[in-house]
Amino acid sequence: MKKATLKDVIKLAGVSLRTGSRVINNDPTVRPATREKVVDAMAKLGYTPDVTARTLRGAKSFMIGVTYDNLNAYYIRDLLTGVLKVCQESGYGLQIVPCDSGGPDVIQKLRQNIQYSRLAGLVMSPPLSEMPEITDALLSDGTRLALITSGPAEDQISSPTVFFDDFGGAHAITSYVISLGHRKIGFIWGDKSHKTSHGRYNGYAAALAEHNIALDAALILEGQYTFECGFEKTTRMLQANPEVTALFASNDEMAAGAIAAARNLDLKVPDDLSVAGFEDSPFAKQTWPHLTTARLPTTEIAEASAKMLIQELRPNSISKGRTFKTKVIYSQPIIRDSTAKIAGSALFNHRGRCFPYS
Amino acid sequence: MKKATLKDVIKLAGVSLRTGSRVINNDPTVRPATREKVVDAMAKLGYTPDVTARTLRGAKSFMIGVTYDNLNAYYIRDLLTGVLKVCQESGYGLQIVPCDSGGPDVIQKLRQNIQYSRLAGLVMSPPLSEMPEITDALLSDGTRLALITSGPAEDQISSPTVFFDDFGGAHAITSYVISLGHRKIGFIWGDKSHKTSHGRYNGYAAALAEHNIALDAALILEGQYTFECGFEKTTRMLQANPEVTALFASNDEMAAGAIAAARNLDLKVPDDLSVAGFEDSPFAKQTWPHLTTARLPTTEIAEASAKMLIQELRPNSISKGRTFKTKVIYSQPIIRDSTAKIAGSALFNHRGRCFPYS
DNA sequence: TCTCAAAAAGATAACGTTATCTTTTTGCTT
DNA sequence: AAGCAAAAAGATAACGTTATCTTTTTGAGA
Repeated sequence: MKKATLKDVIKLAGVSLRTGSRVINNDPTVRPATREKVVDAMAKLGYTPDVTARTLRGAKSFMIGVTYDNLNAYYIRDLLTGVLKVCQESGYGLQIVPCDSGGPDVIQKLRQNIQYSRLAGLVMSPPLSEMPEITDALLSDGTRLALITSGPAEDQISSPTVFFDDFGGAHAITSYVISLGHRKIGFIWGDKSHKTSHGRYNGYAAALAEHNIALDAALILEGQYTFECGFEKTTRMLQANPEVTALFASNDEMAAGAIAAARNLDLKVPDDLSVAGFEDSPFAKQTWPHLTTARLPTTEIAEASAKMLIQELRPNSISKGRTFKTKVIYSQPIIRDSTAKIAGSALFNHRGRCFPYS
Repeated sequence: MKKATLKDVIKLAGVSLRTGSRVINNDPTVRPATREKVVDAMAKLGYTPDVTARTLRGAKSFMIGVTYDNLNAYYIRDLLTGVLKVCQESGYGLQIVPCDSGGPDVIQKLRQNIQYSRLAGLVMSPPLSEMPEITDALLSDGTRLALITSGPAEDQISSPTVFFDDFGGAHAITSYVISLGHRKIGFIWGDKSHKTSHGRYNGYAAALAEHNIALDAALILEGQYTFECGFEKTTRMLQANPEVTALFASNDEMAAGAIAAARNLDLKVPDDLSVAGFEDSPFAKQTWPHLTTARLPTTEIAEASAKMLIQELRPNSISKGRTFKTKVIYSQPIIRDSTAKIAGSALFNHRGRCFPYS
């Protein structure tokens, strides 16, 4: 049986095409009695409006896109889960817009994809959301965006934005580690080209400063957000700086690598070395002991941004020079067993094995 | 500047609308000289055909969907990567079709999503691809599918299919472990409701049978494809069956859990216990030692299936009662350090600590 | 009951392509 | 050079909606 169209519906309901359209679009000028006739006919025929036709003729579109340029599988999964949930609730389709943020003509390709599929808007995650040359180009085409980016919240924003609190989370975790008695606390950077990494570093540095602990360049290594990097940098740091008693890795994956490295050097976590991560990704529960970390609720962040985007898409929200919605998602510290009170004094630390090893 | 349409192009090229359309669709009846005029005009105006209009009027659609109902983040990532690559190459858009295979009206929802966005076809991964009630329903609507499913290849298939070789991989890995001298080899099932899990179990069982090793029900535990499950089941198995010297977990995530469990019980991997996984996912390199496993190239599988789908979409490929393309992707064993020759005899195994521990 | 503005509903064109059908052009044969 | 089939190109309607503009209906006030 062929799919029912609006024409079939109006014939059955005995109204005009335009009125049928009004019902679809919840136009308040339709009288309840008329609306009911149409709705009944729709139900009887199993009618669903055709998005393609609506998009072609109308000013609106019913599909949004999501871009990511991030290899973190858990991040991608949670991002998609959150955005997808909102799309389902609000009747939008979700298209994946591939993007290589370092590629030669990112902007051109994004533009093409957006125009090609008539995407109404785009949810953009870091690092793309942090590249003004890209966001500005898309905005000037009239594409609506919702950005996900590392805080702190800024005043000058071009689009509705969800900020997540790298600084606060890193500060809380570092403070906690300090409270356990640690003073020699190593830090491993995530990718320095991501804004996120700087927030995390700044939180670490601020917490140290508040406790009058000097930054020690030897304990701060640059890196990437990968397990392998966490393993490698931790190995290097522990070999060069045996006085380190705690380590803050910029994400859980690196922290998992750090734990593996510590074990490889015959150090016990947390007895000999406390390790903390960031994100509370599944990695945090796949290490032994489980990771102390700061939770970054990716799905929730994704949901919030998708909601903002769809809100932004409502016809009456078009206006120049206005301010945009923002939301800050805070990062909650989660204490697990990869961190512990420092063993013995700074002089008799784990390398001395004074206690409880004899 | 407003987007150029085909009308603008034909005006500039001095041809009819129909001819412009022919050029877009690579119609061979257009003379080279004419085609060139049109192509030049298109280039000059920066023209891109409007998919929405093409879809509305034409029989074709330019968007495919991908469904998954799988929580494995690496799997999702690799699946999307593969499908996305093919989509980019062939000018198709990619939409994510959410699906909860256990939900109340999966079929209804899938149908709705497909019709809603006029998807030309769908790449379906397990477990959805293995549910005939779902695939048949979609096929009877005229939706084209490409299936990804666990082998062995079958004759009676309803759609182009990529089979991956669970049996072969599991057989190879188990045989390898046997070749190392192990006889008491534990097995932890993945989700029994997935066809995949049975292939892996059958490979394990077949290899044991070939070496005249009897199946021991005590060494075979049911489970789920998760780290936590791998940890838990391994703990249980090792406590109840100290004679086990090797363990084959149904995927790498479980194997990683198994290694954690072994370490937790003060067993060294691979000296006291050999552990093998399946998939060669990133988990395999995030354990210490790295996992011996069987590689399942998800991205490659996804690419192959997306290619099949798009091939299937070509107008001339419509015909009833025909046979479909299939492809088998074999699983390649990868030997790393989580497996080793059995230490000592079966009597003096690790629990006796006869060697090299005294 | 009549008037008239506001509310409700209708008629029709339009979105940017492709499908169908028709006409013109091409180039081969005689 | 005429005839003719095949190839190439054109004219026009159609896809299923929404936008614009117009007409009809409603009901409050005089």
